[in-house]
Amino acid sequence: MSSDVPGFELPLRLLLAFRTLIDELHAELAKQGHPDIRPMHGFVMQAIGPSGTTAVELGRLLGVSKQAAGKTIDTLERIGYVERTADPEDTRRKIVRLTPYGLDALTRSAHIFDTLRAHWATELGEDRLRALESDLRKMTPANPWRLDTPGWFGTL
Amino acid sequence: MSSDVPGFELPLRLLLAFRTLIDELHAELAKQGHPDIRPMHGFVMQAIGPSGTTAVELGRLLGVSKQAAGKTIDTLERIGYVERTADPEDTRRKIVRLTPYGLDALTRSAHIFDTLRAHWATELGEDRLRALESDLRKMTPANPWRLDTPGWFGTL
DNA sequence: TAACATAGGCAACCACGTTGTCTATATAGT
DNA sequence: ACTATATAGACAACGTGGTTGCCTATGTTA
Repeated sequence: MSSDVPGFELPLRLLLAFRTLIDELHAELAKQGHPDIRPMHGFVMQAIGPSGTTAVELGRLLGVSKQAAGKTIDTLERIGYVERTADPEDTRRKIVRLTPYGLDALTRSAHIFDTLRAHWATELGEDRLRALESDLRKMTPANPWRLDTPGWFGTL
Repeated sequence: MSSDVPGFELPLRLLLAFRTLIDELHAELAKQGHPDIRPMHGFVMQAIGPSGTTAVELGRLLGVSKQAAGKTIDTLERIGYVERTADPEDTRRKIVRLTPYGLDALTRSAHIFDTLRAHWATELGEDRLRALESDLRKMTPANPWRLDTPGWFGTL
């Protein structure tokens, strides 16, 4: 404990940094034709992926109930980011797929994140940024997926 | 853009690191007699502070409506972390104060955060950790307060 | 073929946010 | 001093996203 840095600053800065990046992402997404998308939607669409999923699968992946996943899919469907299609091999299932519009949001997000990272690299230096990422990797679970992000902050 | 690191990893790791710390905090708080406290409550109680506030003031500080602040105070009051007392100088106002139990949660939180930071220091080295904190400080707004954290994830 | 498991959807509920409105009390202006 | 305005707190109605419980339809297995 030979440090004079209070421990609460670290989580605060981590959250603030995350927020900053996400806010910048969505400001830019809004400019690029995606004004209605919300942070959670990005996570969910990432989880859906280009090949699609089902509500149950999505719920498992995100760590929420299938009903919650279903509701989120409802919302994304309403604003045109995903669509439900029948599964010919199992008529119970409905495959949730990204629409071209949804896919566009995803590819733009990836590009914007790259740009934001590049901005950090010019501010901090590529080596410092790599060190930062490496340190965070060391202190967080190996597999980033199965981060049951949606609702985590709300429910707890 | 001479990096092979995809940009989306950075925000993901930041969030994951935050989550990890908060989860560890609350696991430890639960062991120390605070099983019902939730992440948001910690932020709110931190904002209330040892000297107390009012609902309006708290709402302004947290960036939410006074009604939302009032509801949160209701919850914290119900589980015994704060109490409302009359303000003798302005009978409209009700001062929200931390109870001894609430104050206990706050001091324990501070101590646990210090311990968690010390753990990071042994894993990464104090110098690397300081560099990480410094870099995050550089990339985030100067004043950590007025992070309107509660509900940010939910509403967006 | 009967029994069980699974997918999706519906209802009721909870937590937390919003806006609008109402009452009570301060405070400022004439 | 009295009226007008501003502020604090509470209440209601609503939106969103989470939960659990239950129901129906369809696969799967004994």
